[in-house]
Amino acid sequence: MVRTHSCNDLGKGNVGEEVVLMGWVLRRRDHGGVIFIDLRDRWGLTQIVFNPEVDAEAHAKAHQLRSEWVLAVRGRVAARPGDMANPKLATGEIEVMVNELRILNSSETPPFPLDEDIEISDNLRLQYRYLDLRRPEMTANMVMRHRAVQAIRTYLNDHGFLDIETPMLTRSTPEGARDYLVPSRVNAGKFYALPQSPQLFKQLLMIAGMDRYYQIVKCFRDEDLRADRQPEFTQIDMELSFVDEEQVISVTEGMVCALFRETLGLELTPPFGRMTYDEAMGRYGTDRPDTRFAMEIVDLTAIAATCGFKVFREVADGGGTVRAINAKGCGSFSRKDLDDLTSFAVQLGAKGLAWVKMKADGEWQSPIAKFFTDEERTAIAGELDAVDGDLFFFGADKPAAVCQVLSELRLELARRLGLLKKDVFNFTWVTDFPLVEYDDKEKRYQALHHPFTAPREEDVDRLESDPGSVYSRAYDLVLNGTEIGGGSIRIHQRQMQARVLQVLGIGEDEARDKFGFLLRALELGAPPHGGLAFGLDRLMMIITGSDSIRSVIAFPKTQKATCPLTDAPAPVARKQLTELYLRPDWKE
RNA sequence: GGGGUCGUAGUUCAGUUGGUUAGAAUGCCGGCCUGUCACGCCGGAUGUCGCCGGUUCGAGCCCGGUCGGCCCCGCCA
Repeated sequence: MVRTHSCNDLGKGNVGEEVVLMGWVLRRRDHGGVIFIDLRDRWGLTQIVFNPEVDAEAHAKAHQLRSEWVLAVRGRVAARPGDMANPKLATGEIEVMVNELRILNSSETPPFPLDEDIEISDNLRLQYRYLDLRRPEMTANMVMRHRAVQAIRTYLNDHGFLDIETPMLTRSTPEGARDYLVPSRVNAGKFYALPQSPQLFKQLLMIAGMDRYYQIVKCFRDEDLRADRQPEFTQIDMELSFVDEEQVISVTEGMVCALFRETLGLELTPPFGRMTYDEAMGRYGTDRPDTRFAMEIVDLTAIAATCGFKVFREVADGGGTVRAINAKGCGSFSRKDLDDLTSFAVQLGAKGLAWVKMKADGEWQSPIAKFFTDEERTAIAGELDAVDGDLFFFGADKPAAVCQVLSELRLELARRLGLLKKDVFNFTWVTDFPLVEYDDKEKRYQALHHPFTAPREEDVDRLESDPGSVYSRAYDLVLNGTEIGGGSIRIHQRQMQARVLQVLGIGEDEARDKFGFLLRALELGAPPHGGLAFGLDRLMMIITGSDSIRSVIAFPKTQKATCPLTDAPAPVARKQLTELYLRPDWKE
């Protein structure tokens, strides 16, 4: 038997045709006489009917069919009689009257139902991922991901990009995330690292004159997992020669538009909004602002500096900052709501969470109301644009701490108020990042983006004297509060790269040792270049409206970075270790 | 490394103040059923209450530890 149609193909126009379908038994409805089976494949569902008057042999055989058995059926397409059409199915107007049944495989009872919309534990789903992926929602996610990748490839191919592969076995470089290491059998005691990203190779491809490169490529970072983070993940990696920020942004916007057109059928309207890093931190307390809702952060340090509330005044006097957000209309929050939000803030490192319920006539209901004069209250309410029924929260600490608490609080409030709409897609470019930031623990400057990001030309003079004041030519694309892509114009001159590495505490000798190949390449005619990388998994998570990156990855890892299906990672034979010159010093 | 939360039938869950024989739905098995589409009706079987230890006359329930899933902080240039 040769399959003629998928389980989503047939409609009224096919009535009378003899067809062959293949697929899995989703449900059976055995009436003793007539038997109905919902046959499922990747594309959809078709009802197939076994009627003893049509074919007694097929009908007799069909009694034994069970969930997930694999079938081939030949039959005639029939319009469903009377008002029996099922409007919930694409193929609901027809059914296939089977005259030949072949059982291609039987199946044990599946460990979890595939036809119900119930939550199954992740462990079980991942252990039987091949069953989980048969569920239509999961299949749809895989299809959507495929379409996204195709749209991206088509767009980039049409814009002069070359898809070039880069090594998976490469060398470990300092900075950045923890590497996954691969021991070398041929070179005793030496290790490859799996790439955290193809960053240096794509720069070398620009130096090689490839001009425009892209790759949809796995990257590896050995760090702890989150709902939106896996140790192996996929980047849409791209790099362009002879461009500045505007050209990278413009090409990228075109790609994102093509992507949303081909996946969700949405027409986005470039250019996307832009915001500097400083503005994002000031208004939203984070470099990845969710602009689907307002509730912006307001700086009240000036008022706090002279107020009667000792906690605020001391923070303001000590170089800290006092800021607040106004949760519009949340004056009805209960004591428990406020307690929950306070412990939420404390978990993030806040010492407490001052709140004020705004009443009629400018009255404050608040534990700290007594510390403020009428004038101060009026001034604060004015800054917060507060009216009767509003609720505001204060953060008083060092700027970074206040930003973290208020930005997370802002998101938590939005969650509670249902402001995080999944069918709204707000893009924002965040630009003008600082080049470096000082790490108090390590007592040195660290690159905010990565060490190959070009400093802004007008700031270069201060590179050595005041590194913290230098801005970079980096840009991030933020979608609904998630950083989905980031990149920069790179350093393409040997001297400048050495200077930046120096600022990062990497001297000439160490630089030559670790990045010598790049520095050498920069001496041999490196063109100006820049690019960016997208997190494909996170992008798909947003496009599909998923709560976890695992929903858009066929075979993801658990939070402990294991795979319940293959049971990886697993021990290996001692011989394998000795071949690799590895000597375990743990007890077996 | 730390915090939170969950773990009971194949699955999703309930299980009172610690009390005698641990339930429901669904699934599964058997029977009946020729127009269902989450088919229906009748009957039946199904438990290492994650694991180890402790308290107690008695533990699914209380305590300690441990393993695992998920969420978060740290970490993720």
